[in-house]
Amino acid sequence: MSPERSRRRIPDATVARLPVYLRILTEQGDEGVDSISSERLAELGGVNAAKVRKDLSYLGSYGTRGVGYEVAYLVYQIRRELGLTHDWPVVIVGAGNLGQALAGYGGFSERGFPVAGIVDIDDTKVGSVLSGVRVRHIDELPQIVQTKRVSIGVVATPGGAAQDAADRLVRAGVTSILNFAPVVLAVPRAIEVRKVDLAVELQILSYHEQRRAGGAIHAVGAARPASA
Amino acid sequence: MSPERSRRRIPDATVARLPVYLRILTEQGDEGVDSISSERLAELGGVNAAKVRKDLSYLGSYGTRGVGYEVAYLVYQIRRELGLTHDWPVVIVGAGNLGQALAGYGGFSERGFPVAGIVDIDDTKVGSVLSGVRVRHIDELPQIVQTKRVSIGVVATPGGAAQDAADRLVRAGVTSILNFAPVVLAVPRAIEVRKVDLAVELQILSYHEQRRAGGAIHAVGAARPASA
DNA sequence: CCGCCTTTGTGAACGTGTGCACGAATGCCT
DNA sequence: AGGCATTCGTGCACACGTTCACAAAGGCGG
Repeated sequence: MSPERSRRRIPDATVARLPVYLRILTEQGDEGVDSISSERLAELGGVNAAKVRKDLSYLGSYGTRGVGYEVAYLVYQIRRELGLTHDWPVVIVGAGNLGQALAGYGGFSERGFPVAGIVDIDDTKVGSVLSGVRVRHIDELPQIVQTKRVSIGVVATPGGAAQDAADRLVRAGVTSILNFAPVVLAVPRAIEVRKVDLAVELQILSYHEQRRAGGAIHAVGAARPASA
Repeated sequence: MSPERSRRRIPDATVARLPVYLRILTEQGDEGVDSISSERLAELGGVNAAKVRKDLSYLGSYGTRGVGYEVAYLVYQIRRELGLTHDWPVVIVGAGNLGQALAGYGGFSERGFPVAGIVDIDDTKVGSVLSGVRVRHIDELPQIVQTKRVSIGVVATPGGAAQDAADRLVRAGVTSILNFAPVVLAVPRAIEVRKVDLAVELQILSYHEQRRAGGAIHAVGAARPASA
């Protein structure tokens, strides 16, 4: 009844955690769990219980003191807040190694992000079929985006082609981009971009490994052999 | 000459950006650029110039006032700090869609993370060859980790098998894990884990799309038909 | 050799995120 | 019905990250 229904802004950090809660809650629901405490949810999610409660409080107050949260209702609320009440078709640009894997990864459509199409600029790749989706030419991008009402694009090209891919996606009308290419994309302010860079992740791990080794140049694993 | 050479702790946020700077600097170096200002580096990296300077200051003061940073030297310093002075072989667990794509993704070895091995629990997958790497049985994991001195493991299994994969990696002696499975891994405190979850990324984009649409349940793209 | 211009390095203010601690609400048991 | 145990919701303090703004440091031209 409050004037703002889902208008309150949710902190980025919370938005990033909601999908994790959602997955856990869905699993728990499937296992027959009806109600769950913030403590238990925190344990399963690897976070602090107070954080869970604060995160969930942004959705409104859907918990019952002394009891916990009703799993099914919480699932419903999180899905609603994340906009998962309907599917979001995605289009993949780049039918190389990664693009193929993404198209074949069942988890996408399963979680509400069906692959509406996959395109490539290379004519020799066009026409082949990957897990039921035919590769089309990149020039058909606008048509795919229009007819399938796609608003999320996935850039799965080599770095050199990524900016062009992004430009084409934006021109075609896509408003969110998931970028797997190791490139910082330049896009209009209104476009939401998220980046997944495997090399960066590995290099962060490398930093910690190097640090663990005591910062010495060589001497791998010298300090402590093992710790059970 | 200070007592701590590379012992000072670098903030997580900075560590996460250093790989980006490193890539840009390497590219610039290849293009013949000798010197670069924080301003330019910030522009290419899509960040604030002051942030760049503060980030680089954690490495020590390697800039020249009035001029900028010497690209080659900065590359060297960042590589040293990230532990990229030598290769870090990785082992991939799971030879499914994703594992195959990762093994075939040249960017790994190219950036100093050669694939030392790929293993799977499924006998029917064992023995097949993916981009020059033969799939071996997961029971051989300890041997691979030992002989190839692997300290980074990649979990590319379905969610249900991920915890077992992580347990095996840890037992085999791996100390860092890159997890692609949609599961929160339970590992000893000393193990460094980073997670890449495609579904989470898409759901975050979904949140912003939903919000963009005005929070309305239906009425997709009703508010503003298009812009430019 | 001196002054000017550029760019770094960093102190300080601000904003965001985290975690504790506790009041408030609720169900259950007697 | 009343008290008690439990768990939520949140104010507050602290840590972390970002950005501004400016003094310090260096190169360069005259």
